[in-house]
Amino acid sequence: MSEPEGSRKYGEIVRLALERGFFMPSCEIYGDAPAGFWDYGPLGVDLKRKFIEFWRRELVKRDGMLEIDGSQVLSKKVFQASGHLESFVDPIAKCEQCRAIYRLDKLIEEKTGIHVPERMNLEEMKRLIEEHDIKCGKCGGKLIDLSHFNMMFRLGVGVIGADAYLRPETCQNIFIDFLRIHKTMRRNLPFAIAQVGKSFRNEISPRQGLLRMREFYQAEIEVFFNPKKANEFPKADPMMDYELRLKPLGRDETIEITCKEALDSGLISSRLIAYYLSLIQQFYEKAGISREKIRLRQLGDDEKAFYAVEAWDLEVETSLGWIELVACNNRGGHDLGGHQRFSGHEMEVLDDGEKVLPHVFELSMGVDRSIYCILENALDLEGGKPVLRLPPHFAPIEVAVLPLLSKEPFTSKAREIYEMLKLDFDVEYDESGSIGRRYLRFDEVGVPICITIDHQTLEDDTVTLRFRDSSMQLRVDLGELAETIKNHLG
RNA sequence: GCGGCCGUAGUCUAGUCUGGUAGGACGCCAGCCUGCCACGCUGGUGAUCCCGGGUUCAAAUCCCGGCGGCCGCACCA
Repeated sequence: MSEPEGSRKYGEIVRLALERGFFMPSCEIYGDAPAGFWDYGPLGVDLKRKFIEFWRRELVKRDGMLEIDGSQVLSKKVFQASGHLESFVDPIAKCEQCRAIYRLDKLIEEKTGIHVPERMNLEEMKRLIEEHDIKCGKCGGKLIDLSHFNMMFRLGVGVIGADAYLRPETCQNIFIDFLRIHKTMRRNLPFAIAQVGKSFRNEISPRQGLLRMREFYQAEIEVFFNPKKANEFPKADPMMDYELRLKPLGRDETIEITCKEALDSGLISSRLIAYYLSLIQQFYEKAGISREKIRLRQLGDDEKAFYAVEAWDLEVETSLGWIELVACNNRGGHDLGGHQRFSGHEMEVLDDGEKVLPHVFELSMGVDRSIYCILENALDLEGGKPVLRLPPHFAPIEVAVLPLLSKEPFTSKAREIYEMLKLDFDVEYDESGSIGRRYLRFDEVGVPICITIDHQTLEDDTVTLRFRDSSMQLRVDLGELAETIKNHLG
């Protein structure tokens, strides 16, 4: 970390998370807790739930998608068909002497200049190593234990321990359920299926809290379309003047370019893809991330997932650099084609009287990463005390009800008001310490509004609303309280 | 997995070199005082000193192994 300011923000988020109940390491009290597993605490659960609700509203509902909730354990054949058994692997080898682990494909490529596809078989790689006399780069030791490290968690199901795997991405459920959903939900191409849930990857080296975990939430959207008609997409019309922030392959800067220009110049291959890229960029703008911190970066062949034919990553700039939040992949016919071959079920569907194998464009969102970015984006360390300037629709606690004095009759009156509000808002009651201390404590976890019950309340049934972002106060009649809060929360 | 640094209450940390089983600050809890933006008073709670093994009469401290964290390499949502 070159800038101290950077690590400070990350550290502050982690401190806040641990101290105030956003998230914490799983199995924390045991020494053998493996890395990469995190528990959400009470405030974190609320934030995550609100983020997912936002995703549902702004993407699933806005676009009229169908949502499913699939099993996390999937059979071996699913991953034979998807290619994950064979391709979701890193070819690795170990140095006999210093035990350094190498990515074989990268190592051979570096030493010989020969392009080595990740999927080249091990025999072939072994031959290349012998032919070119490749040794450990650090100590010159012999390379041993050539193997494929598969990043999926394998399970044994039932007494016979049948092979199955925890899904490494949520979308496979969508592909294997596609046929039934298409038959029963009466949708014509193009249409989208969405799913939010857990995925699992046995990362070699999980790190940086919520940013790279072994068990994590994805919110995925798979758009099924007729590849010949990716440009016949009227929904995209209103988006044509919307400015995307793109970082095309081979360019160092991010450009602002309208969908129309991006299509005309061939930067984006179809109106359908332009539409969904716009939708996802708008999503993060609405989530409170400023435009300059958002970009869609085009991936080259060396970076793309094995199933992708065209790929853009939506990234958000944080103190830790640009973080990939959404993989926007054109998966082509890879998935339905694979499942058609392996399952024997025909995946082609009728579109205007013609049978087509739908292609897939996906928006594969990392939920936990998004939550980190939203937290960091909201964190303001300018003043003496940290303030979490969360958009109100993400605030885990919307309203705090505080008696000015922690004694009667202020406390009774405050509890009464708390009871009045608690079913309609996320409310917390607190009477401990001085009023100023409580304001700051609630600022720290992003509560947009505090309600204070003071001397005047007892006389005329009015309360003070105190706002997190301005520290301004507003006196409101109890009869109008709920309405006023609602307006301010937006 | 590798390399560098690191691991002591909820948080930050003193003590580690020079072994004698932990001290502070903030927080939290209770009471008092004040009464609209933390840092008034009193009392209190709170630490498997990351885990395991070894050396020793004695280990937070020394040695070995492991786990975890940060940064870098690599990988990814």
